[in-house]
Amino acid sequence: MISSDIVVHIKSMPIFKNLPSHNMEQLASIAIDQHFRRGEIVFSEGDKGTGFYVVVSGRVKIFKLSFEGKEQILHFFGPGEPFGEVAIFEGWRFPAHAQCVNDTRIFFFPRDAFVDLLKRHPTLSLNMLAILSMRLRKFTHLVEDLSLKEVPGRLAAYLLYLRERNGGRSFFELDISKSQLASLLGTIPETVSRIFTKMNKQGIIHSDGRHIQILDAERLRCLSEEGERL
Amino acid sequence: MISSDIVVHIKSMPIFKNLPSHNMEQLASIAIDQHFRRGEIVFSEGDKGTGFYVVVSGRVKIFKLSFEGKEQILHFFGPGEPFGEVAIFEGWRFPAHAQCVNDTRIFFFPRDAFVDLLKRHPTLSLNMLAILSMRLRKFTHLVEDLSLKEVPGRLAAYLLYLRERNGGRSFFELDISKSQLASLLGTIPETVSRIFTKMNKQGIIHSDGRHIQILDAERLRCLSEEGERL
DNA sequence: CAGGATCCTTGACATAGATCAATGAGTTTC
DNA sequence: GAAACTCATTGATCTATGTCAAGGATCCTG
Repeated sequence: MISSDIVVHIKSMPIFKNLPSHNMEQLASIAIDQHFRRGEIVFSEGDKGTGFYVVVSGRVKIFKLSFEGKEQILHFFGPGEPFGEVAIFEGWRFPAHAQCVNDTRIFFFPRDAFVDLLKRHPTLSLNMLAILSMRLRKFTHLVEDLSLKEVPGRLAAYLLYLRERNGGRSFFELDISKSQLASLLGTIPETVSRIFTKMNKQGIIHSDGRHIQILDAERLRCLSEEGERL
Repeated sequence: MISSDIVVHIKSMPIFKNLPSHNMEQLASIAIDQHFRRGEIVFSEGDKGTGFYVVVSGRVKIFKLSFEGKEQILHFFGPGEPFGEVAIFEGWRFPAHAQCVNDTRIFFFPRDAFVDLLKRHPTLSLNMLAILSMRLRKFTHLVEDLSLKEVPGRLAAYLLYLRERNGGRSFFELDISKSQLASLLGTIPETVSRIFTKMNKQGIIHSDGRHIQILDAERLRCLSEEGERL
């Protein structure tokens, strides 16, 4: 069967969890397998969305650009994560840009076939609702960070988040470049750099390139949650 | 019938559009009718959400607070608009505070009964998906504003939005106080005040209290979209 | 391994916008 | 109708962070 590889991937995607097996095969039959090189654009803000995407392997970033070209990253999506769904339920156009950070494999699901499936499978709808809700929650945090925290606080929050994602270990690697980190935190590389330097000097962390060690997690928490100064 | 008034309201809510009539009655039977005074809290960040809400009349604001008490407004919701749904699909806790701006009437829908209905009615799920998508799109704009625009640009965008909402008429009223406007734009009243003064002096708008007249819409567009300076 | 390219760091400087403070206008309350 | 608020405006500072510039480190690629 031509799509057996595709079915295997689809079965492992959280968004399709608890769907009957024959629907997975149905999905596989409508999925379009796409390959992108590092740096390639999947879609641009304002493009018409005729379906949505799920990352199979690699990494995609969703971002906005200002007039002067400053970038604000909204999400990074990795294997198993869907993106571009907003355009299929409302408004038709993508509200931001999507670009591959690495060489990336993506499945594209055309709108109509997918909506049909949604209509027949409440489970799928509930999965989708949960995903959108999670995303709204993430945005709430992003807005909070941008509006109510200073940059050191945002960075502190991100470091604590990375620690959590690494099973609570205080020694881990940055998963993105520092300039991408700046775009994610709503600032510029110079500022990130200066804050790293300060945190190192104050013994809050020990960092070397992308290797980070958290020495004083409590201090990071205060920076992030209590607006303490560096 | 005790709930006939409730049914009437429910039938007019966009979120329940296209639902069979008997389901509207079912909804009416689970809806809890709540009344709040101006300033009362509907829920606080971190509270467990056991259902979601729809505004019947009045106005509710959803907001975050910083450690020092600075407020960032995420949404205003008026008649017919649902809020607090995120907590029923994912995570269980409300990610922000909800407070009534006026005396407000709200219907509360308990989670379980509502999820049952979702499972049986794809239409309802699709309505909900559209609503969450719309909200994600709004957040994308908010993040863009906060991170990529300066305050005058954000205010310009808001004024143009108000004009649109008033059928394109260039003369309208601010729907919120200027200090609430500041919280919505991620700034403080002083800054909003200064920008209004400048816009008046430059003949871009003519404003008196809450009355606004747009004199140079093109200039506002440049401020908002092209990063032009005041 | 040479040559680019990109990324990172650090310094000197500029500035948008926050903070602090004072006053005035408008509105609710008793 | 006076008092007590809340809201709006304006001025004088202060500061976090952006901008510009330069040098160094690191990483690909041929």
